[in-house]
Amino acid sequence: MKSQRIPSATGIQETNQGAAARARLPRPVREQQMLEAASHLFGEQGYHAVSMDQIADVVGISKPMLYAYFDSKEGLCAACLKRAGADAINAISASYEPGSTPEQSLWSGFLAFFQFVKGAPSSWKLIRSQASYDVGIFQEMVSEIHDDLRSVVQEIEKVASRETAADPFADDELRVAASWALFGAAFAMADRWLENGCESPAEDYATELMNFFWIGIRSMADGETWKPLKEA
Amino acid sequence: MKSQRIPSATGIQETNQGAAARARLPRPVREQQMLEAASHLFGEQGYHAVSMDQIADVVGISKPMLYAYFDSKEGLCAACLKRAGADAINAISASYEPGSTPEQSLWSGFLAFFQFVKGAPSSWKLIRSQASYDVGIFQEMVSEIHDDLRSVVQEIEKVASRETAADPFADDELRVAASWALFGAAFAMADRWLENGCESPAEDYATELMNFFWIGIRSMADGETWKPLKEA
Amino acid sequence: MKSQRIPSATGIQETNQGAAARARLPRPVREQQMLEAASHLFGEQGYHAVSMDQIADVVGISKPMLYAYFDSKEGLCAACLKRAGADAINAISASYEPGSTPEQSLWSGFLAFFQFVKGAPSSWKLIRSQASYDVGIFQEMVSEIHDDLRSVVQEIEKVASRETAADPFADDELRVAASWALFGAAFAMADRWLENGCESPAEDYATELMNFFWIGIRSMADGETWKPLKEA
Amino acid sequence: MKSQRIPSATGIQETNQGAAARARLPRPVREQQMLEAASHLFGEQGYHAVSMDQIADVVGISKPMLYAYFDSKEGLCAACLKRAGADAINAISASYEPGSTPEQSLWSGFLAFFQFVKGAPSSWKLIRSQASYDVGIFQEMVSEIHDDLRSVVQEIEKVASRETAADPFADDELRVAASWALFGAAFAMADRWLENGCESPAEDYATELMNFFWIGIRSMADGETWKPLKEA
DNA sequence: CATGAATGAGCATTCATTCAT
DNA sequence: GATGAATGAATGCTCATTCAT
Repeated sequence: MKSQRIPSATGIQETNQGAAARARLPRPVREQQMLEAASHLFGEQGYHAVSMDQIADVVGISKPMLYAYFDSKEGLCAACLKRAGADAINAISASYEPGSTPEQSLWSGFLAFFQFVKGAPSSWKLIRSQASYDVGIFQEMVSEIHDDLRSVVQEIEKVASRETAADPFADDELRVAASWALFGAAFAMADRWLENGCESPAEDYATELMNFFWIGIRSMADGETWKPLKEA
Repeated sequence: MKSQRIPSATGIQETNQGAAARARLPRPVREQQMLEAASHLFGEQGYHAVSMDQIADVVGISKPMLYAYFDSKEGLCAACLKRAGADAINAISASYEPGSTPEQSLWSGFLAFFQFVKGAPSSWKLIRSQASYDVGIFQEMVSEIHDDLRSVVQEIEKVASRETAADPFADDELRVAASWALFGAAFAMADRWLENGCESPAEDYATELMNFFWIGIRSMADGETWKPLKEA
Repeated sequence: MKSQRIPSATGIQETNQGAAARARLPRPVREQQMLEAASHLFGEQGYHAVSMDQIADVVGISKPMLYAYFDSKEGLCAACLKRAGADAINAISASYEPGSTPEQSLWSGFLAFFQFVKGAPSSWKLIRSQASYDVGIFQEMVSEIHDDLRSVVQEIEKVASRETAADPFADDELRVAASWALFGAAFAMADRWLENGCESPAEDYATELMNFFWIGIRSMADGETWKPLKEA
Repeated sequence: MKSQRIPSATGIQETNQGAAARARLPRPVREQQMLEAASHLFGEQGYHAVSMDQIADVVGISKPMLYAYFDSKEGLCAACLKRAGADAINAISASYEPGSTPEQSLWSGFLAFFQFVKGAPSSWKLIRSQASYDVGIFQEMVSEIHDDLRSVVQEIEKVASRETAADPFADDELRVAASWALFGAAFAMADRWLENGCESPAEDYATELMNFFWIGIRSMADGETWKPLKEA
């Protein structure tokens, strides 16, 4: 329970199993091993529940190595977040096909997002656990990941805003907030989906999101706007 | 920064400032003081960044009192969450007027929510920091607050589902997920709003949400449904 | 689990069950209640595992009362020991019949001892747990109980030494040690007996002790003495 | 009284006094140092009166080392007990000469026992303080040490039972109890001896025990048995 | 007489981090 | 390059003990 070797997605451990196994690995390989293990642990157990000892143990190296590669626990976690964020962005970006319509883009983006969540749940959990409204010791990391997330935001925002001919968003703050709404909705649904074991098809969830947002967006694009009700 | 006396919402400290010092306060009063201080700290700095010493210090009492009232740090935080959750639910519930239309209800609910966030930011931060996808040591507390939140969900879900004559939600899991989408969107916007200091009017944010959701919901109520695009 | 009322051997709780139950009891009665509860707890769980809160809880009074009657936890425990020791001594002393032979006295003493152990197991455990070779914080109490025990020792020692016409005990230290041997043997057997639930009859154990000691003592009384073997 | 460096039985501190300071000792050496110090403290002051701080202080290391080697205070004390028990057993076992008579064996066993007590008084005190009728938090440890002691028991039991041609011991429970009687007697005498500073020769005490037991045993071996007196 | 309220002081335990080899 | 050995600094929690009422 304390020293579970993870299956090593890199497949490197298997190649040099002979003598002196797991020694003198080239830097980038080691780094990936560490990130892999740390991401998994951080994602599944949360930052505070994971100790550097544990991570070193799982990677199969000594603690000072972790400090040699990343400067601190915080640094290591930040690197994990960065990687996870990049993975998420890549997964979603890759789904956009050059000439496709915004509707198609939004749909494929949602789909790619849900598939990413299902495919790399601990990465997603890691992102969620830190990127949410977290305060204190993490503010730097949060802002960092927010930067990452913001680029995801912009990806979709581009799609979304392209359609809003009659722009109901008064200013930039609100426009950004709007894309966060989209994200918040998608994230919250993904959280529930994960909680339920990702058994329902990703398509169902993505479809539901489209039902909420695309229909709304299209109507807005048609010039429809909701105005506050007057108090009776 | 380490020993800031909180302003004492009870107003009692002010009355017996003469005698003062080791005041012998009745149980419920002390309890509120503790919850007040702890909620604030937990909300602003996060569970792990706050120590029991710190909390006791802020309340102006000794640590053992905290343990006498709440059994553990976890217990104290759970109580804070419970209170914050109840406050949020009350704030929103209170906004619903008996005979009003769903549209009015949704609007006033959103408005009440944003006002609550602005009025009790640290309570909201507390809820967010724990009720988000948090893993490990907090799962019990999270489920507790989720129960509270779920009643908020249902409030709106009732509104939402009442309108969806042609129900696009395949099953219950999706229906629940749908309400989480609503929540996720609202929460994410609230987070951004807070980050920006809550300077824009709450109405703007609520309006934006209505633009997204109500228009979509109304269209759905009109029988419109989005169907997955066929792959070319 | 935290607040088990003990059955109150005194039967006093039952008498004033009406209003203001358990208040204004005469001092000696309260004292007995406290000793009863504390002895039980100390005996079953050990000094350090029992807290003053627990004791007060079981007695059904507030902690300051305990301090009013006994000055400290140590004082309370010392009083418990004293009482338990006195009980043991009384039980054994009462078994001696005036004109009986030493053999009869020894036999009835052993028997009475085992019966006491079975009848008041937690008293016995209390005595044992503190009167053994305990160090540190307890030295004063230990010496106190040793004084009590010593009088038990002397009771039997009188019997034992009366018979040893040809005295094999060089000096007083050894003579005292001899009686401790007798005690140690009886105590150790009692411990095992208790561990086994006191199911075998007390007579069997007492008989066994007589087999060991009385036969030896009688032989010694007949002048037989064991002398160290010469090294080959 | 709080930070007395122990004399270092390993003799290592003396050799590298130059380099000294934060010495980087190999694991087994440190382990022995820790056991040495802890045994001493636990033995002299009792488990509860000793803090991990104190132990670390005496060893001259930091607390976390204690936890790195032994998992907890309980673990450390258990290890001390184990060692002390093994020492005692070894000391006694070593005294038995292969072809010797039971009488010689018993005698040399007693002698070895008393010498062990005198030679390693704190080890003995440690054993006594925990292996006696101790309740509560220690039950596991006690049973562990009892296992160790039981092998000592069996050593002597063999001697004892070998001689009892006409077996006065009804069943196994009583036979085991008999050996505990022997132990109890020896232990009690050792306790008194220690209390008096171990000034009298060990031979005197061992002789006294032989006087009690061997004469009794031999008589029993001759078929003599004590039977309960009939009540007049 | 009796107690609820309150605390000072200590203790086991953990963990990120760093030398010396 | 890699590590075993080591630690400073907290942190959650408990408990005997005492006021003020």
